[in-house]
Amino acid sequence: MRSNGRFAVAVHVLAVLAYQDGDAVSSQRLSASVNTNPVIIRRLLLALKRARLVETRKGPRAGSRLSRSAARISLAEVYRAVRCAEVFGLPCRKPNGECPVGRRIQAVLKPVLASACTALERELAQWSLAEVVETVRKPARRG
Amino acid sequence: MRSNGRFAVAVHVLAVLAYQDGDAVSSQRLSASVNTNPVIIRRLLLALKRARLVETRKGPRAGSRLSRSAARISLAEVYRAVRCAEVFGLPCRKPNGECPVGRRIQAVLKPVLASACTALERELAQWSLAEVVETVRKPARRG
DNA sequence: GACAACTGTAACGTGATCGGTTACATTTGC
DNA sequence: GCAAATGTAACCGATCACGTTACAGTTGTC
Repeated sequence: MRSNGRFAVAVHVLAVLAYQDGDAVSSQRLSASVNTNPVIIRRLLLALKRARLVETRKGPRAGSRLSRSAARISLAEVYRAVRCAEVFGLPCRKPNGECPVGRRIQAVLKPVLASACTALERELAQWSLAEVVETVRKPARRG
Repeated sequence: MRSNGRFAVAVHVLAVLAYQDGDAVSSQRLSASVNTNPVIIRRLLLALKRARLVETRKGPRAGSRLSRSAARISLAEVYRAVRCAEVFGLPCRKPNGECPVGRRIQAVLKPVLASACTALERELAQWSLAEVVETVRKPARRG
């Protein structure tokens, strides 16, 4: 599995927006904080817009802002907004139906993988964006 | 994030070994059940061997078998054996240290991501290989 | 001891994906 | 009208996983 920084960047971007509390931030400034290209940020913002986490205005002095309070945005929502696929997938080729294990393994595995994904999101749901920003502001909280 | 069937294939392979209960199975036969190439299976078996989940003998009539009872192998162990990287990674480029958020976001995020990974493994730890094989044998258990 | 079966491993191709970059049409505040 | 910003397409390059072929080494069987 390729290690993926997409989720971390998404939280980073949202944290900057929360930090500015209401002021619109351009993709240019966001990309400067993340240290990447504005287009990368805009592509990410598209996903966050689709999930109704941010709003974007065009034109000069415009940019993006949170569409609701940071306290009401959980990291699970962020994760769902930007993940491209589930953590676990089934292999593309179907197993051999002649084999008693191959014939049934995927059906057996499916609920197991689903429960693992659910556990992951349940954990992320414990954290709000506001808590992240608060910890950024003053180190060493919530041990 | 690229959806990855490696974990599912690993469980599949181990399930076949558990199904044979003691008989050594060649990578040829395993690959026939998974419907892939023997070399893919052998590479996977290397990871499972490193994790002390299987043992392998060379020569004719040889192959691999479980190194302990299927009841004592949890899916969390399988996951740890074959994952290449953590579910979440940090982006390769470091954020901008001039930005108050960029300067601290990664340190704040790190324990959050770690707790999510832990939750994932804790869920997988609930399942043993023996339960998987049992469900393969007789459908519709453990609703 | 020869043979055949099997593993371990290297080498290489390939297709998919992702981050990055440039470019440009479009929107909009001033 | 102008300048600033987004939305989006096109393309490149690196990386990675899977697949395939090939071959040396190991070992049970005759």
